[in-house]
Amino acid sequence: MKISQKGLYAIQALMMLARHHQQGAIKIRDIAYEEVLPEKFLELILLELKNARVVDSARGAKGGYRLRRDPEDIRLSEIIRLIDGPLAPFGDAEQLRELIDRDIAHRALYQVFLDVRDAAARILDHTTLADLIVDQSPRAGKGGKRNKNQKTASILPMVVGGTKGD
Amino acid sequence: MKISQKGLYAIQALMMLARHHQQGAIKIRDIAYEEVLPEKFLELILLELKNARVVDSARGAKGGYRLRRDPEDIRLSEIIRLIDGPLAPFGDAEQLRELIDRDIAHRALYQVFLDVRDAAARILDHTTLADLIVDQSPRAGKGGKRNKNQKTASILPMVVGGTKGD
DNA sequence: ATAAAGTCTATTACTTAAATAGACTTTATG
DNA sequence: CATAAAGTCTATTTAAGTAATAGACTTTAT
Repeated sequence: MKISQKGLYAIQALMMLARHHQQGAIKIRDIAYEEVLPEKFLELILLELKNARVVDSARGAKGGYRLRRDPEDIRLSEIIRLIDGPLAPFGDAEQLRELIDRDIAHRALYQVFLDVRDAAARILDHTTLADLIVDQSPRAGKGGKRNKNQKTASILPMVVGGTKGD
Repeated sequence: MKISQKGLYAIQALMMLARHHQQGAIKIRDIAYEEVLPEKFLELILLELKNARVVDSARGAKGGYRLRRDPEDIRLSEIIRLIDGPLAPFGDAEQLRELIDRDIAHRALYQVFLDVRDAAARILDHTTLADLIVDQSPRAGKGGKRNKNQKTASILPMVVGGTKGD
């Protein structure tokens, strides 16, 4: 699975909508401005998210976009699959299972690919927009208030991270 | 991280060389035949693997390719990085760490990306060519002989695998 | 009526992926 | 020492994917 610029933009746009979830319709222009995204490109992305029923739109003056579901009900895996396709590093999970069944010589390899996709799926299925957003209001961070239901971002001791470049 | 056809071909070619590791130089043609790979394309891939010092070649009659190291010393992560780049789903690990440090608004998102790359790295760093190859000799599978040092392929109960398509 | 917004279709420029082709170089060996 | 067998190198092609940009069209609040 590779996340494209477009995929990143989609996630950023949805994070912005999640932050402003109480505030009714948000204009494309405002999303583009706040997240620093190319407006015309963002337009197409939002249309795609709309067709996938992740967001809703209102046309005309006072129009704009909003999330169709609460932030805690929109998973990162869903967005990534939508924009960038399967989570597997090669093919998709179904194909891989098929190959594991039929291609004896390469079975072990495809099983590793499937393990990688399962590991990614576990993480991305369990992460929602609500887990990602931080309060960006002016006096944020001063009080002890924590984001409701937010899993404190993992911050692993980078056990494997001995690898420098990647 | 996305594994391309080329990346898959590279891994397959190296698996073939691992299977024939005792047998001296192996011709491109034989690799291509046994693994069913486009010969001319494979040629370029092997050249790349050679420049990266993963394989060695001999020119002229009786020439061919061989692994430069034992199969248990060639990790899947190394091959994939070489052919398809960083394991991270976006950018590379170093970039992600930088972004986690500097981009407060998107810190949690980039941390998730880094978690995904770490999960992939853990799996791919621990899998070597020796783990992937199966004995393909005529009477293979009849005796109780197991592949020396082979981690029995994981075969997870696909906990997350509720997801059908991918 | 008008301005503000989303919608739709097309086009562009660029890059990458996946090969294919052919001439060139090296080496074993009869 | 000629020759055939092999790897090496450079170029080209074709197709697809990526990241936009442009502009006309439609809907809606006021």
